Amino acid sequence: MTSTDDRPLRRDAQLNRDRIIRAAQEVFAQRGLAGTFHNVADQAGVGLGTVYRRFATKELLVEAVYEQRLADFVGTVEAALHAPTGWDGLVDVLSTAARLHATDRGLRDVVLTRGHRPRSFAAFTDRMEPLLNQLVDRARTEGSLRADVTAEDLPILLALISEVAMHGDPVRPGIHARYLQLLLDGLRRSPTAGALGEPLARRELDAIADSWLPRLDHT
Amino acid sequence: MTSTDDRPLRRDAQLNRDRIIRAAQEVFAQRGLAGTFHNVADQAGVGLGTVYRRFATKELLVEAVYEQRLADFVGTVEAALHAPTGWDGLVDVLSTAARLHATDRGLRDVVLTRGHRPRSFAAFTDRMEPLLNQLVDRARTEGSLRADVTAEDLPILLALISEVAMHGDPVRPGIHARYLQLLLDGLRRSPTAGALGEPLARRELDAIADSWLPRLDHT
DNA sequence: CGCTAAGTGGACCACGTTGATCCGCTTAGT
DNA sequence: ACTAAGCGGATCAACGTGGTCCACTTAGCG
Repeated sequence: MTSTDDRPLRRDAQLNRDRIIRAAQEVFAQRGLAGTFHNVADQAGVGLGTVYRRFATKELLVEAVYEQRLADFVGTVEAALHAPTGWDGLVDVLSTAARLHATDRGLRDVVLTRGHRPRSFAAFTDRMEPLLNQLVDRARTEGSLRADVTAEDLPILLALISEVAMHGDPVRPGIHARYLQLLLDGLRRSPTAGALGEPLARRELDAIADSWLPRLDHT
Repeated sequence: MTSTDDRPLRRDAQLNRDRIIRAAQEVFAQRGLAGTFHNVADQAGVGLGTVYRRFATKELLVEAVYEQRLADFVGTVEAALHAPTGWDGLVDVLSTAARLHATDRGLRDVVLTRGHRPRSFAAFTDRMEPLLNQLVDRARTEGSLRADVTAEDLPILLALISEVAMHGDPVRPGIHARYLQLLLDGLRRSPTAGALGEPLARRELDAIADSWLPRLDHT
């Protein structure tokens, strides 16, 4: 029903639109998706009304900001599937994700959110899921990854690391890598490792992520 | 300067005071120290004014609620120093803390806070610090704990686990133990472990904890 | 009892934040 | 030079928060 009027924007309007997106990138990077339209308008040096006119809902703005970045990340994961060993691939993905989350808090919110979100992001999750499963399977089969870890653990681990990154990296840049390494060493197969118990089901993971991250829909 | 009037409370006042403390326990357990006086008053079934009269500041209320619990926890850590092995002691402390944090979010806030807080809690930290150092030293010396981990890592690890507990345990009770186990396996000395880099300094840890947890002082 | 200091409740105030709209003015571009 | 498109930001409503105040109630002493 939303008649998408595709007439090209006036030159000045297009200019402002770009400024808004760039501003939103910075705002979301610092404050996460909790950043407000006010923040964005200020950062862009543009009126609040202008932001609302260009992006009627936050979803639309978030989508515009992160569409490309998400696609890039899928590329990273795909590339990791062709790493020399499965373990290398897993480390690649976790490190890259950690580094990205450390510098862009909004990206973390977008990547880890499971509930309602823009159409285009659902596609991202759909593409991601089989890739992560392959990644985990490969590393497990080759014997480097402990057998009782599943793909459902990855989002939780990422959430943890990005938590460290969020609070720790401003104090000591890169400190999140310390705790990522600790986790990686815990993920490696080892004779001394303790039992982990029943892994999380998809449904449970979704519920947890849902309570962990800020909701994009509200009103 | 605060003339502490020690006249005993009237019977009904004392009763309400107890009700308030019990209510605050529940409120803080669920919502962390971010719980408000309004919340507490409602939960206690008592007027807002009554809460304010009995506890002029949040600090006083928090202190009344957690003084005993903190002392108990110090006891746990002391006991852990006499565990069969240093590793067992470390596991005891981390598991116990994780379990407590999982059921009381306010306790987590209190334990992990480093900045301004009630006098009596500063004493807690002071007693705690040497104990944790001993605990880590012992486990490291006996060769079970990897050499590049320090006592400053423990609060960060606890913060991580309690993060999982906060969001995960309501969905799957006890799920935090899964990720604690993963971390523990990462903490064990192992030939395949990767380098951790420079450990956190006390000052850095304090700064991180400060940004991580809700401030108790504000206004 | 009866009296009064102590205690009580919750309406109320001040304030900050957030989402969202509206409309008088400006300007791009034909 | 004219008009549709665009602009800004004051403004509104809703909400949550910390905190005070004061008319009413009651414990418990003499």
